[in-house]
Amino acid sequence: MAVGNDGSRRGGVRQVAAAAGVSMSTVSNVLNRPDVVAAETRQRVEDAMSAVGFVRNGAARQLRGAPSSVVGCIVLDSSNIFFAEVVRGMEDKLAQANCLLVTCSTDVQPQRELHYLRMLDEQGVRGVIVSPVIGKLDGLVSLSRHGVPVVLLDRRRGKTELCAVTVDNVRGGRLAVQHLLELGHQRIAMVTVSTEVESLADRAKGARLAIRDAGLAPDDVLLTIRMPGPAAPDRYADAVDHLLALTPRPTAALCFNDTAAVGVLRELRRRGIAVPTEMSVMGYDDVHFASELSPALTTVRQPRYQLGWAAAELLLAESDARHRHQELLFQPDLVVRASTCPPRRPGRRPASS
Amino acid sequence: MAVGNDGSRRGGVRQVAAAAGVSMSTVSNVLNRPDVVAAETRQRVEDAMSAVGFVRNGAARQLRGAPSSVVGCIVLDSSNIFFAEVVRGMEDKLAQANCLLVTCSTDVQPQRELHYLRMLDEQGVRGVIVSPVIGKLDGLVSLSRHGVPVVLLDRRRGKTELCAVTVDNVRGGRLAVQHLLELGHQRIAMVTVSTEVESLADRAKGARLAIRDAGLAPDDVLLTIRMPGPAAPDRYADAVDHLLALTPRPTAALCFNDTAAVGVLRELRRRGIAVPTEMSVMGYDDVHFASELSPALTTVRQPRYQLGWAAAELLLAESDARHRHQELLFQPDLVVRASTCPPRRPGRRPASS
DNA sequence: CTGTTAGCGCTTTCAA
DNA sequence: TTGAAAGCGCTAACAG
Repeated sequence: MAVGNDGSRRGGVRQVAAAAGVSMSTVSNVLNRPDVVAAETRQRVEDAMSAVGFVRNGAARQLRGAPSSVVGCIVLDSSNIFFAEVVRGMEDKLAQANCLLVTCSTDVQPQRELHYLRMLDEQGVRGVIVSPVIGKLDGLVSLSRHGVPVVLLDRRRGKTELCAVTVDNVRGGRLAVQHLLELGHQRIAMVTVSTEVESLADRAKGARLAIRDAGLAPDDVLLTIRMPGPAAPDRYADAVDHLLALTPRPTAALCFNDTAAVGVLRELRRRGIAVPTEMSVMGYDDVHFASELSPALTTVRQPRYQLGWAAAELLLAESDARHRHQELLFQPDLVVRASTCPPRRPGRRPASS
Repeated sequence: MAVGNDGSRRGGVRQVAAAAGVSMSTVSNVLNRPDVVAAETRQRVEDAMSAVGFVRNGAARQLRGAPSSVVGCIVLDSSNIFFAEVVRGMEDKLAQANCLLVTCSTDVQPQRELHYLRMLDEQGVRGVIVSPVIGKLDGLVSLSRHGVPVVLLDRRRGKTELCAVTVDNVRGGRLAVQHLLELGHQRIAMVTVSTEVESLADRAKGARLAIRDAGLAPDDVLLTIRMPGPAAPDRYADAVDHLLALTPRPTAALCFNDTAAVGVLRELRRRGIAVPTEMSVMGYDDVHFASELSPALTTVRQPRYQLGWAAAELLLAESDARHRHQELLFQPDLVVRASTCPPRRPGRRPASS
């Protein structure tokens, strides 16, 4: 009894109409404009619906022009705890509007982004929330023009007319590197997955700004270690090998997210490198477990659930009559814990005089 | 150019047919049975498709009887790292079959399960993968009878004809408690979110079996602390308060997942309770960061990505001609690390003689 | 190999 | 208020 009747095939409006002794359109009215139907008739129809085991056919409704009730989201990796929580925020906001969320992960591959975008378009989704890998926004702008609302996630709208929900990544990168500079680090490795994805590029930009502000030369201080995407198995081992092979060896590693920081912590531990005394490590996101790591992770906090919620909110708003596209900007915060400390040997090089 | 043409409205098969100078059905054939169309014609049609900016209309296809290309999954909490990875496994497997995944979280509320099930049914999804909160499987069985394939996740099929992918939770609970008993613990608190959800109930069952095997009385050894669902804010604080108030105080806390274990570790630390010396803590899942926690977490490993992948695989298989429903069982493993040790005061009570 | 036609289940005019 | 009829975009069944 939990989900309609059992056993018998489920019927459509036609069967319901027959069972209730009314016409199809009355049934439709009960569904879409209940107030227009006599209470008694309505009751009879509703009874018939559960008797017949009626389930609305979304495809048919959509074909007739009803707005779809599924929304798509495309992120870099839904299994990353950061995105997982962002997505959860979306899901909950969408649930309020009786919408479902399709989750797609690109693993930072442009081709996968394209593929999912196409599939979502074919599904006729109500809209898409995208954290793009692809640099050019043309495809998304075009999609939007064709009537599929697009909300950018962690990507500024630039000159486009799209909605966007972002966190100030330039500021985040700056905060992180300021902290490391203040501790005395002069060789800092940024461990990232892409130098093209805007949010990540912005953090690098902020990092350089911080270095410049300190009167140093960004290229002398900042190194970039680029890892392969989430799918690669030994990505952290390779990244740490790379990190340790740099000369002079960096004294701090700034990871592009906390999950990566965990990977780096693990590989450093395996190699017997003490954190933070031999190597400071920073994360990014401040996920729940960051404070319980060994050592507790210094990181940059950014909102997650709230970010997804806001993105979904904007997306839903686009259905409304006249709606101005807008950009929302959240602010990150530096969270200092135990995984960073002054470098062992101060100065640019080991003092040799 | 990335996603079809720009600016102009997108056309359907009709427009494509016109543009290519062929009939609608030829276009349809190019789409569905390419081999039946002359190569030259096909090319012309394909050109027309991109010229017109053709995007297949999924709703119409579905209405005509094509199998849907979206699958639903309902889990307890998609933002929990365990489920996030399970879901990612599903997503990747489904992508191979050109399917999309809708993710739904119940937060352990039966009513939300019902709601999502209904919505997915209305969407006409290809099938659903469900980690149910609801005890009775009737609703799912009925859904399955009505032609919507159902795969149970982390739930045994019992006497039903459903497919299921599970991990041996009785074994998992047993392994965990055996370990604690061997260390000498005689008061063990299980921190859980539900005593009804089968996977969690099974672990409790395994725990009791382990105690019985050791010649002890389960009710003397095992306490249950039930937390509210994922949405509640101070759940861990409250749970730990509860834990510490028990008399005699348990010497070990067995948490129902690693995320919960992190919460418990944090709250214990806040209260100045040393882990493991004053309180042993175990998790469940062995997520990536478990080994980097402070202290490194003793836990029970279970597959995640693989679990989701397998579930999606079974679901897709149901589309095939004659397919036997089957149950897949994975095995968990005990992973001993640093968050457990012998209790400070051996014996049932503080020795007082 | 290509063109014509009917209809999936629903909503929505319109007339009663 | 309710009932009859048309058609959303696509596909499958035929006839050419």
